[in-house]
Amino acid sequence: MAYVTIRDVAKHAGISVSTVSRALNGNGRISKETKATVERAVAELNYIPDSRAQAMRSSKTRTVGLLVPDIRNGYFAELAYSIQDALFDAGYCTFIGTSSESASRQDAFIMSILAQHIDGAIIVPQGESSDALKLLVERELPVVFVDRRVDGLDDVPLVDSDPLPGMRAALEDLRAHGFTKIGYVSGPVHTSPTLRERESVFRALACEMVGEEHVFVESTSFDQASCGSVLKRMSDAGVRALIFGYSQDMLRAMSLMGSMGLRMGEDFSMVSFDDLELFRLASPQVSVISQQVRQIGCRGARLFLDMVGEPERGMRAQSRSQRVETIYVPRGSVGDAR
Amino acid sequence: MAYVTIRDVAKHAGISVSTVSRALNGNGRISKETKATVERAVAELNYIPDSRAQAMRSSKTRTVGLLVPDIRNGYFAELAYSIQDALFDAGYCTFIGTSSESASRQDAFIMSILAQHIDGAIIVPQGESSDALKLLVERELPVVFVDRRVDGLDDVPLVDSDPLPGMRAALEDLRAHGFTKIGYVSGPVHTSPTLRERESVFRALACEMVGEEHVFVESTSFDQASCGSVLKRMSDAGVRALIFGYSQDMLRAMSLMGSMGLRMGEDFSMVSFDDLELFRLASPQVSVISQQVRQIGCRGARLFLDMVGEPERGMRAQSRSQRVETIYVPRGSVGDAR
DNA sequence: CTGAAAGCGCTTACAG
DNA sequence: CTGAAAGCGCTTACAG
Repeated sequence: MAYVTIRDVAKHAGISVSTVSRALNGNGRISKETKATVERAVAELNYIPDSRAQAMRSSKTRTVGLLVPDIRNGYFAELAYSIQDALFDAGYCTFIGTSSESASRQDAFIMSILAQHIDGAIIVPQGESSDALKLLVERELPVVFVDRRVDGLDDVPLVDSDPLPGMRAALEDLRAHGFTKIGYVSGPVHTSPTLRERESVFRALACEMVGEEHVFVESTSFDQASCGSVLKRMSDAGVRALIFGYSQDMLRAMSLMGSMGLRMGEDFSMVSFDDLELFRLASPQVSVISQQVRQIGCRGARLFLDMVGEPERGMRAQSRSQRVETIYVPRGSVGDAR
Repeated sequence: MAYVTIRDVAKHAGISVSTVSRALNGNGRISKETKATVERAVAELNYIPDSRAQAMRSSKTRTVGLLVPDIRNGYFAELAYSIQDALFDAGYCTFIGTSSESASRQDAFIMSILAQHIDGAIIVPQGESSDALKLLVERELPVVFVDRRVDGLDDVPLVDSDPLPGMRAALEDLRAHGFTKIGYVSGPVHTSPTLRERESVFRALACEMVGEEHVFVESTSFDQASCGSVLKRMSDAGVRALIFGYSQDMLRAMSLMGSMGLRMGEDFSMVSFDDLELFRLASPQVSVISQQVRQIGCRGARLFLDMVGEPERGMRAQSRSQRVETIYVPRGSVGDAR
């Protein structure tokens, strides 16, 4: 007898199932004594209503799917945490899934939460669109994208961050430290509109500030192997100040520099996107363009809850979408140009 | 029409609901043509069976609750990832919740997954036992504890790690580098049997190896404020080699040392439990006693699946429980004693 | 104020 | 081989 049902409670209390239900939900009037009897029975049996059965009538499961690319990535962990936390406080249970940055994995997760009859979903999409993602969006379920956009699915409300304010402040800081040549490592841009936007924001601002001939961009994926050669090319071009659009690349660069005996803030001045814990613990601490991930998570959750509350308010996706400003946090990884 | 039902499919195909069900589940015999018709209708309508309704009959939801103390902690993120991954491959959807190291939060999560009629749960318990935890365990649902034990709930099968092998290797390494006095920072032991066990394993081995008078243990919680004083007391006692039983403390210590200009492997030789990504990216890299977290996660998931498969095999919890060996990974944070 | 009945979406004996 | 009926655990009009 793993689960106690409402019938068990009714039997135990010696009254009908419908009366128990009403006593529990406060619908219609019931006598005080009956109510007390029911409550006693519930407590004695440790009855917990089956929310699936409840859902079957109300067509609300109070369940939401949350898909993130990789929970092991500190940034997504933080994002998932803040979203899940906000939803839990609003009475929602969250199915968390990981796409492992693969479309098939993402699709499998979406299909399985759809089968669970989620009330809606919050998705940090991996790269491209996919069959299940389209399916999900075409249903009339509330869906919110967080952190990343998907080309071709522009009707989905989106909460992400605006790279501009942080980027501008970072560039100004580098210039204030005397750097006139600036390099940018943009990560795997082909998989991500977000990374593409950062790169183009960088280009525009940097060209304006130091002139096009002093701006260097490496748009290739910065894997462990090519890491050294990117640093070398930058160095050969006389670039000593770098901004990383993709924090995973920054981590690889730090690790490589450590093993080569190079120091941040001396050999290279460096700024990275994403305020990872790691960056605060590094020595020197890493200057970052912070996405204010908790804010993004909270706003994403709030937007979702709004949509669940009033699904057909007729607002256009664009007007629901929100951008959270990036902010620049200067720390020790930027030193003076020599 | 957010969700398509089996009735919609039946209507679309012009046959009865029961036949559709049978065609889909392959029970009983159905004609090839009927089957084809059904499959076409399913595809055209993008029908996905409501797993809650299915569950209502089978009393299996293929849903499991996974509770971790804090998903933002890299160790638990990795653990959650490997568990969730293994369960997903076995066809289970996972509700992930965070106890935020608080009993009330843990209880709220347990109650809500119980309402979802999970088939069972995998729990990384925060500290002490609690009402909901007991309730969960008393039900006949399969429950597995991972990584941490709970005093008083000894009948729950447990997958955790055995600190001894890694601890011994770490101590031998420190001795090989010429250290004769060894310090140990044990973290918030009062909240965790795991931390207590590590401490006592350390004491036993260290006393044996260097003699009781050269063994120093700080069992107090190592918060940011007291961090400096612990390092100072160790230093005053002439201790230059430290083992951290609780990786969060190690992080704090690293951060503090960074700001004081002290170097790992020179001013202090240090070893920490848990093989965090951060420790591999630090410079020098941190020697660790690794818990082999992926192994723990996989074994935990497998054990759970075994229990779901054959719930009453009558095995005692003790015989189901498993320990994964810790291993010592020497890196640059241990240098020669001067 | 309380109980019997219908129905949410499914599956599975039970007739045909 | 196919359909009508009952039932999983709940809630909510509908009678009394």
